[in-house]
This record gives sequence, C-alpha cells and structure tokens, in this order.
Amino acid sequence: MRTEPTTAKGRATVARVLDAACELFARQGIRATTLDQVGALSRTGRGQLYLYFTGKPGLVAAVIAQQVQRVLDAQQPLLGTIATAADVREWCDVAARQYGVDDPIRCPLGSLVHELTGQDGPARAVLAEGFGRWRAELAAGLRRVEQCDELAPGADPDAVAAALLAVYEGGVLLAGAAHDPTQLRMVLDAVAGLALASVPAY
Amino acid sequence: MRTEPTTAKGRATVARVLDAACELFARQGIRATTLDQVGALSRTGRGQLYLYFTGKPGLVAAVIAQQVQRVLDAQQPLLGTIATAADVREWCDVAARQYGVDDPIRCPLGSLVHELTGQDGPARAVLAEGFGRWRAELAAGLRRVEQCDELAPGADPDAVAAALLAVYEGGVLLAGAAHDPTQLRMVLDAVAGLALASVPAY
DNA sequence: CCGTGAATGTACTGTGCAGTACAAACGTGT
DNA sequence: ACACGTTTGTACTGCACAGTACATTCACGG
Repeated sequence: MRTEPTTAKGRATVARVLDAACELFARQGIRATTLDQVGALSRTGRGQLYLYFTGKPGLVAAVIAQQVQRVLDAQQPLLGTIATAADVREWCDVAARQYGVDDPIRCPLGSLVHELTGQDGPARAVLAEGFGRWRAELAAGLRRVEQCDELAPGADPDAVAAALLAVYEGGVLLAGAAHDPTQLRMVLDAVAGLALASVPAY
Repeated sequence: MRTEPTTAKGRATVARVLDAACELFARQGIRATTLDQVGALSRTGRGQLYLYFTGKPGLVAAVIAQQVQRVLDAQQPLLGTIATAADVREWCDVAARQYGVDDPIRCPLGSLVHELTGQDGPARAVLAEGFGRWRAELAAGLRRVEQCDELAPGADPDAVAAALLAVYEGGVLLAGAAHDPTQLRMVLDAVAGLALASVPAY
C-alpha cells in the first residue's frame, strides 16, 4: 500500500477493492484475475489500484493478509467452543457443507499456495502463519475434547489438529478435481472417526 | 494431438516435449510456463508444438494424461506390495522423504488441480480418474493389511485410503506454504498412527 | 466562495506470449 | 539420384494485460 487513504471515502474504496479481489482470487485464482476485473467488481478505476497498492504484487499481499484474517474470524466462533467429540464432528460437517454442488470447490487460503512464485516470500509467510494459527486453535479445541476423554486413546491433540487441517485441504483438492463435495465429507468423517473415541450408544 | 508422428524421430520429439512440459508444469505451474520455455527445454521449435499438439490446451491435456500415468507407474511397485502396517508406514516415509528442503514442495498431480479453468472439463476428469485409481490401489493394499489384523479395529480400508491420499495432498500443500517438508511427515504419521493397529513391543 | 490536497476515471504505452505462416532441411522408398 | 512427405526453425501478427500519465472531480478548511 503506497498511500494510506486519509478520508472515509478513501478507506471505503480500499475496502471495496480488497473485497472484490478476495472474491475473485478465491474463485478463479490470482493469475487468472486481471486488474480490470477487480476494478469492475469494486467499481474503481486503475488510478486507485496504483494509488493505494503498489501494483498487482502489492494487491496480492494485501489480499492474502485480509483473507487470512477473514478465514480465522469465520472459524473462531466454531473453533473456540469445541469441547466434545460431537463439536468436532459438527466442525467437519460445517466444513463439508459450505460447498454446494455447483460452485467451484476451493479453499480461499489453500488455493493461493500454488500461485505464489518463489519471489513472494513474505506473502507466503503470512499464509503459512495463518495456517499455523488455524491449527493452533483447532488443537486448543481438541485439548478440551481430550479433557472429556472423548479423544481416541493415545491420540495427540496437536498431531490430530494438523491432520484434520491437512485432510481438509487435501479433501477440498480431491473434491475440486472430481467436482464432488462428498469426497471432502468422506475424508473428514474418516479422520474424525479414527481420532475420536467411539461413543457406543450405551 | 493434431498429427500423430509417423517416424521414430517424430515420436522422440513428442516424448521430449512431454517430458519437458511435465517437468515445467510440475515445478512452476501451467500458467507460469510459456511455450518458449517448453521449446527451450525440449530443444524444439514452435513448429512442432503446433504440429503435434493443438496449441497450449492440447499440450496441457496430453501432459496431464502423461503425468497421471507417471505417478501411478511410480507408485505401483510400492502400493502393489503393501501387506502389513509396516508397509504402510514405509509408504508414508517414502512419500515424505521425496521432498528435499530446497526444491519446491508440490504434488505433480495436486498442483495442477487449481490451474484448470472451468472449460477444461476433460482434462479435469482425467485427473480425477487418476486420483481414483491411486486411491483404489491404496485401498487394495489396506485390505491386505486388514487381513493381517493390523488395521485399527473398525477402520474401513476404503475410507482410510481416501483419507491417506487427502492427508498427503493437504500435507504437501501445508508443507509447501511453510517451506517445511516435516509438516508433511507429521500429518502422514498422525493418520497412519490412528489407522493402524498399535503394535506395542511385547 | 475559493484554494488545496485527496480521490477518481480514462486514455496511452510497452511487453510478453499464444498462435500462424512459411521456407528450409531431412530421410525414405523407388 | 530424385521426388515427396515428414520434420524442423524462424520470423511475423495480434492481443491481453500490467503499468503510467494526466486531466477531472470531490470535499473540506479558511
């Protein structure tokens, strides 16, 4: 961001651009999104894009930071209250259900990983740190589950958290390739089933 | 492929182009690879690219088919002989160890998923079918493990196979974001640990 | 009501890359 | 040795998009 906006109008424009870019990057990828598309969706001209961001690389960096914040904010209410095995299953359910049969299946964070070239080290670091925080919050929830003795015996909350996050990202990938959201549900259920103490109905 | 090569020389050229394109697509992605780069690496000119392939989309389709075949061929010896829990752990170990600390961490198949636009339906289908075969071979191996009673009680071989593949793809993604191959190893070990019967040393 | 800095829109430029045309070299059968 | 189809290299064209320059409009303080 070259010039900080000083007026309310300017800040609104920056927010609109960020929103539009988040949307487009998540839906069709970074390289497939042109600055004209961002301009059209946010109803701004080229002028602002180069006034508030230093060109496309700058916009990408800003969007990644924003997208990380968004995802974590969206996850927080669910992750923060995980305390039982049922809550974990609920989290899986929500994660799987967010993708309809029609819209493209991509994680707004995961889909960005492969589009960063070797030279955007900082952006990649922000992304990696976002995944780290995500995993940490999940691990905190799983530790509470462990307190209730609803974790499978011998399962390490940190390892399970990393595994759940990975299986989610991988599940999104496979489901995206097959255009079939149920593949995501299947793998999430599979790992959840292995990691949580089976609670027979007695 | 517009024109099939009829001579040995022509076939050799096609093979060289396919090799070079596989390499470049896997390393830097489809959109980041120019036809000139493919030409340079395979020591061919533009002429051949448009003689044997119908332009870039055609090349992409051919490369995907080739890449699927390659990965499955490479996996076959290992997957075909899985019979015990130790074999599964060995598979995880090999999968994790293939990435050095320096080279970019990307699955040659997984990294392609996000680069296909909505319009390359056939290419995506080939990719999805490749994942399907991969999972099927893994599942066959896990069924043999089940025969030995070395699968965790109640674990379904098919579900575990899907989960292992997903956690591999997701682990590659996370490890790639963090530039840290150990993240892949961690999540593979975590899922393998949950899915395989714990064999205490007694 | 005017002046100044912020914000906005547009028209222009350069470049990198996909796609095309075509001429030269190769090689195989007769 | 010749002829013809195959293979190869290169030079050209057009376009899409990032980046730039600049003229115009807005809004707030004096």
